[in-house]
Amino acid sequence: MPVFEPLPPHLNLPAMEEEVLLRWHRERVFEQGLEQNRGGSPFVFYEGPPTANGMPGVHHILARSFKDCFLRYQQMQGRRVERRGGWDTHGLPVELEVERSLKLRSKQEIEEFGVEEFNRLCRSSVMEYIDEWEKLTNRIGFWLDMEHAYRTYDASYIESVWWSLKQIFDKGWLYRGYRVAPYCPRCQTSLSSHELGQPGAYRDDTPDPGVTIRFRLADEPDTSLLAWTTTPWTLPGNLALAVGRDISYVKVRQGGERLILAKARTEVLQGGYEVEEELTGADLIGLRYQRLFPFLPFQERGWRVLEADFVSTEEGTGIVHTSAVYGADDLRLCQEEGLEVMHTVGLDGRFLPFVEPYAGLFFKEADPVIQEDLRQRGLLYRQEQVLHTYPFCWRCETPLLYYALDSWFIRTTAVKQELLKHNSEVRWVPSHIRDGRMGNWLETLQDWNLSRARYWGTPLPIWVCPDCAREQCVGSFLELGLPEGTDPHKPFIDEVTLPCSCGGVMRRVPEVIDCWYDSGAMPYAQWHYPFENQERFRLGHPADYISEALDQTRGWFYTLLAESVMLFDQPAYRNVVVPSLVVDERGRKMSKSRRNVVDPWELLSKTGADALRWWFYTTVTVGQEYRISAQRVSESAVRFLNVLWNTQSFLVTYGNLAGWSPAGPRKVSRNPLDRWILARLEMTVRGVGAHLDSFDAHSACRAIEALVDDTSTWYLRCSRPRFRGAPEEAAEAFSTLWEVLCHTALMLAPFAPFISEAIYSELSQPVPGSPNSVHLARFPISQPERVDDSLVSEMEVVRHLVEDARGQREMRGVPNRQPLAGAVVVGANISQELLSVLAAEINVAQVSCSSPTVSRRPTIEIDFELTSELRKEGLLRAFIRQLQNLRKQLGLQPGQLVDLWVKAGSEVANVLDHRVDQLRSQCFLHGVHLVGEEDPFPRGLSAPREVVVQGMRVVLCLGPDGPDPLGSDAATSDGP
RNA sequence: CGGCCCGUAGCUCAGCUGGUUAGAGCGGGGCUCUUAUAAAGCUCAGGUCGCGGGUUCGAGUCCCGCCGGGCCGACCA
Repeated sequence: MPVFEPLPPHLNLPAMEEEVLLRWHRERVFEQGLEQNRGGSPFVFYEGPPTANGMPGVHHILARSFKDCFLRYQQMQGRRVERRGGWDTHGLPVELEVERSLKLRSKQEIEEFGVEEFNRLCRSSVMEYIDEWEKLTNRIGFWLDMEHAYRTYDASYIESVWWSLKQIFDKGWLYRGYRVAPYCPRCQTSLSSHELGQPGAYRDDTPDPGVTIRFRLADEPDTSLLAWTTTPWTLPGNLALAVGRDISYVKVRQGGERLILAKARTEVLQGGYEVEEELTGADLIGLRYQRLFPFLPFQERGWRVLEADFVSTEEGTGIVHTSAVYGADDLRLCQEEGLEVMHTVGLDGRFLPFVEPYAGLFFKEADPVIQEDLRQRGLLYRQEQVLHTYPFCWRCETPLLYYALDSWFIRTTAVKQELLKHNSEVRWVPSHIRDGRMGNWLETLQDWNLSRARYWGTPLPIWVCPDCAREQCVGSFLELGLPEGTDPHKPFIDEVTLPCSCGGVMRRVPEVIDCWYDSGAMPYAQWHYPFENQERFRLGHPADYISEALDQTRGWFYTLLAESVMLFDQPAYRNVVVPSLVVDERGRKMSKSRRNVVDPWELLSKTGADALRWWFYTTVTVGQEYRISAQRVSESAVRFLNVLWNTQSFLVTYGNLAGWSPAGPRKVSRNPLDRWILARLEMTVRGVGAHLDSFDAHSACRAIEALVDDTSTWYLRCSRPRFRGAPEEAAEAFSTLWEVLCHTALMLAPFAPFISEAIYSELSQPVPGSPNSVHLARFPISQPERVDDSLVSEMEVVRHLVEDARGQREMRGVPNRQPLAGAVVVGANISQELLSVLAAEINVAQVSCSSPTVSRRPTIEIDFELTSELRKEGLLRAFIRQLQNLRKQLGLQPGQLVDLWVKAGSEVANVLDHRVDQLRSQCFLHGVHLVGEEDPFPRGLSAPREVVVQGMRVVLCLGPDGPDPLGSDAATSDGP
């Protein structure tokens, strides 16, 4: 029985992986690993919860690949690595899916449908694709405990979130404010700035009208102030105009009228004009003008020119139309002026009834109507179309408007310095994100718009007394006296009242909270902290490691940090790896409409998970885009995984043939090739460990690639004769190769969990006491005795010299198989043992070093003179090559003995006759028969093959006609 | 407008704290080696390392400016 199980001739990665998966499942390897390290020091990982109401894509595999490799590595270092999964379950995305399936169009319709049932459907739909997620997670080898996953809709989770909000409330950081925020009129809720940071929220080249309007001066109707806007629908709400005090303005005459605008913006004037007067902003401040529309109630201080610091002359006219409630600057300015502000557009995005001509019109639809109206009244000075960036709702794609309304905010600006400080303690990979994208975001931080006027979410736990307006933030279910098992969601929670100290009845505010707050709460809420698991949380915070794609900078990375800083004055994570985005082959974003979305299952079935993972780790440095295609992924697999597998296949095939087993005693080899590859192995072990310690998967994988390349293309190539040499010598070579492959598999385990498992399990299986999975083994430790820097650098020189020699042979037209007498190395001092490696590789009998002078670029001088002995030697090599080629073509296996019949001229025959023993052993021949030129070949042989050896014609025939024909089917079947 | 990343051979990308004649893979031409390899190796077709300055004995590598691509913010009245 062979020591190693023979391998299939060609590697089928997906099939191999499926087998490994079955074994892991059968033997509960994941659970064993956790069990085994129970006593180890924890390495804390947080899983960023995905929303499982959509199919997972390749970009999810990217993030999961990076999560997995460092966790596997740490586990192999003996750390206790718990990997609790989690699901993000609340929020607009979920509601939207349900609304679509129910064909509901507005909040009103949802309320008519019934919030209780609506939320029940949200709860069930959010787990719709959970199977897909679990299947994919499993298939790519990402080990995650999904059985005990946390869910943000669990009552215990919500209670922890309430607790945290109360902490924040008590510190005075949770407040209600009348603020302008991006607002979705379809979802009828405002959005936070990090929601606007979601991909696709801002769209370039959105067409909008750009209109320049005449505002006639109250006391001088022939003179108009010109103001520009891209939102005509805000004009009925105009309350003021704003100018900059130090900006230069001009009054120009054009036809019968006078126009006032910034001096720097006269380019907007149409037709000829004459400057009548130069003014400054200060001259304009306080001027009254005729209002455009009569809808807003009159107020004494309204419709005047105000001073503002935000006016620029980049575009428009240098005079800014101000509508109070549809711009952040506008609102601030009007409130400072003590103006009464009022909406002209309702929460549904439609004009309110008192704005009579437009009542009921959707704000965007009113744009052309209003323009027409103004045109007819002679107030529209200029009309054009502008293309600019405009925000849309990140889920329902409705154009947003900036809208002032009451919202609840978290005063994140109060802890800005702490956020910056704790962020600076985090190791970001790539490092530039820390001070770049993330740092920059924190510098320009706004207060967090927390409340959402929606249904499916964590209810905002604030109760208000209608009588005395007292606000109370509730931090636990106990405070409400909720019975065990009560669903804390809407609508039930809205029924719960609290007695106020003034005697009134407090009711909860109607809002739920931003679901991003939920996910940021996972470090404590997943454990129902502080109600339970206090110790567990304390030991598990901050996380040692998290990883998500780049789009989470302002998402989860931020909410984790913000909550952790506000609640615990700590960062939430110590190390964060941020892979960039996956794009298509041509560098474009993937989108359904473009039909360039790569299907993860299709990819996995073609190339397998290891290939995809490996490609993610190696193709670019983390932080660069991943331009993916099936072809690119499989190229990387062929280049690396296949070569590795072939090396493994070599060991298995020849090890079995030689009857070698790793179970026996292994002694330290003195052979230079063995010492060299072990030194390279040691270098790699050190390098890979160091890279992984600093969360650099890319460099770690590149180092492994280099080792595998050296093993296959140099170590194995040069060592080939030794594997077939004397048993003692072969054992050394097998031992070394075995050692290198085992360690390679161990280093590879975090990255390519399947192939490393296949290789390691097979190789270690004959050795009693080996772990039964590579993932239960320890990561290789450094073995300093293997270091040999001078050998490694000397080998480097030797390899260059070999290249040099091959180049020279090529130029001279002397094939490498022609043995030559000698060569001399110039400019390098090569040890005797490596000189023999060199000699063998370039096929010369002897190599020496000419002088001890060491030059930067050593060369080799070859003696190209051919003696008759060398010629004969070359002839034999050429003959053997043709013979082996024939064997391969006939499908004969190495080791399979056959007889050889040859027709050849006297020169060839003579050489064969003298070297028949070498021929027989090297080519697995039983007998060698020379056949006369005119004689026939015996029957039952392979078809005669005519070949040319050094210009001479030779006919070969192989057959089983020896006394002991071993398994010669292949040969006979081809016979005449 | 601001921040960050990228711009290296036909294509995809490496090039650490500045140091010899700038690398790999794929594709193409030529050759070689070989029963582990639907392989591999060598070699050729010669990349002003986006452009322009500067620091330095020395810069793809550091600094400044510009151009181009991408991402993210701000503005978008």
